[in-house]
Amino acid sequence: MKKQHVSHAVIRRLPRYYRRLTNMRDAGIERVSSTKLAESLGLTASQIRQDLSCFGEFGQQGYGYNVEALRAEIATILGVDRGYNAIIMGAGRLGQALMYNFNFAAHGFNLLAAFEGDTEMVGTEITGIPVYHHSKLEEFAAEHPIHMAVLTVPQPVAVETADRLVALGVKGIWNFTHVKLVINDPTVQVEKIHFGDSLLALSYMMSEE
Amino acid sequence: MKKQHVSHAVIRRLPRYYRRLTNMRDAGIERVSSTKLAESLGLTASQIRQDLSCFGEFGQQGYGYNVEALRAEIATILGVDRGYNAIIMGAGRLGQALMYNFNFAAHGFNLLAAFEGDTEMVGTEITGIPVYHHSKLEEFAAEHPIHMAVLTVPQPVAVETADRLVALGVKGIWNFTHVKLVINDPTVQVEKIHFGDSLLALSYMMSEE
DNA sequence: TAGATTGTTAATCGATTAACAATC
DNA sequence: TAGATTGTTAATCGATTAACAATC
Repeated sequence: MKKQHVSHAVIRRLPRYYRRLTNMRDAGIERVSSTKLAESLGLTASQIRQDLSCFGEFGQQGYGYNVEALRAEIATILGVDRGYNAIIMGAGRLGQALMYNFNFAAHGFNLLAAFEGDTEMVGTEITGIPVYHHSKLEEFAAEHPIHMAVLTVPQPVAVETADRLVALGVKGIWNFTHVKLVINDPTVQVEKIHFGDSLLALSYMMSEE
Repeated sequence: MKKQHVSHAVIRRLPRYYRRLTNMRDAGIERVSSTKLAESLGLTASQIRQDLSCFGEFGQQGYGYNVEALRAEIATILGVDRGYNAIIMGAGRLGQALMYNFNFAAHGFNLLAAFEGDTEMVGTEITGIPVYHHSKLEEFAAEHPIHMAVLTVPQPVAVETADRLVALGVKGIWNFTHVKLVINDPTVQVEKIHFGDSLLALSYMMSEE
């Protein structure tokens, strides 16, 4: 599907474009030029046109872009319309916080279930999502294809949990633990949220001059 | 304190250097060359030496770097040793998850208190940190200097909470809400954790080819 | 001393910006 | 048609990598 190599920098900007276009659409805006979009994102129009040209031609001279159409194109590029299934490994505080506050559906993921250790959460539902004992993972996976897993387990079991997920054929791991995962399978993508690095960058900015 | 302009890319790598050096120190490693450090981080030795040269000369020809000394230098650069005080605004699930799972002290911040709306958490302690009603914020700030605030309040009150924090002279906001904060004061730094953008980048990587 | 490794300068590479012909 | 704005090519800028004299 990719026409050429797409740089990391471009990939990190696509979600921002998508988010802004969604806002615009929801605000009833029909068309937007690269100049307008750039202004609202603090970028240059050139950069946006250059970025989009990695994937095709979505605009029209003299008009600009149709907001809804461009949004849909970027959704496809990002894979938002692929109907990926997701599970949460570890329904502790962080896992629960995501279940309550994060809109998986709005990002294209169907959250099917959560898996937990020996706590009273097992057997209940959180925001309508069933919580199973983690020993039921393989059984569950046999009946539902799992594309992505959110890793919010305690540090000590992070690696073994990731290994189980990879064995089940999961294609993406959203890693909230502070454990570095070494995955042999190159088709498995890992995206890490590293709170510590983020806070240290803030600390640096606060300390400047 | 800054010798020259330091690029965003460098700033984002510094926390990784710090983290790796901390690991090495804890493993009892005394010295490391730029080549070894680069290998363990998947970077080039040139890049590490170039990055460090933004801040000074910390190595020794023929020897490399003393792990503990370099770690201490980077700690200073990052501001980890400044003794910043922090509070958490919003002790909901996400705020609590941070209190239980994130080691503020290890990143140089003293977590003093959390502030919450009308819930049963108010008046209790979580992991030894007192939880006050959010109306007590100004009173608390009058007695304790607050350098940084973690913003984990519900979306609707994110902006007004940020405004109150800025008015109190907070120098950094760690923003976990999905609300874009527009801060007039240029001395206030905002670092955003954007779950959605992260997940969409993962989705893209899962969808490639 | 000989080997190792730094800090820095120069070369390369890649990403961003500018310019503009094409055209809606 | 005239004005606007695209997609793309060329120019610029900045970041990464390579090379090496200095020196521990």
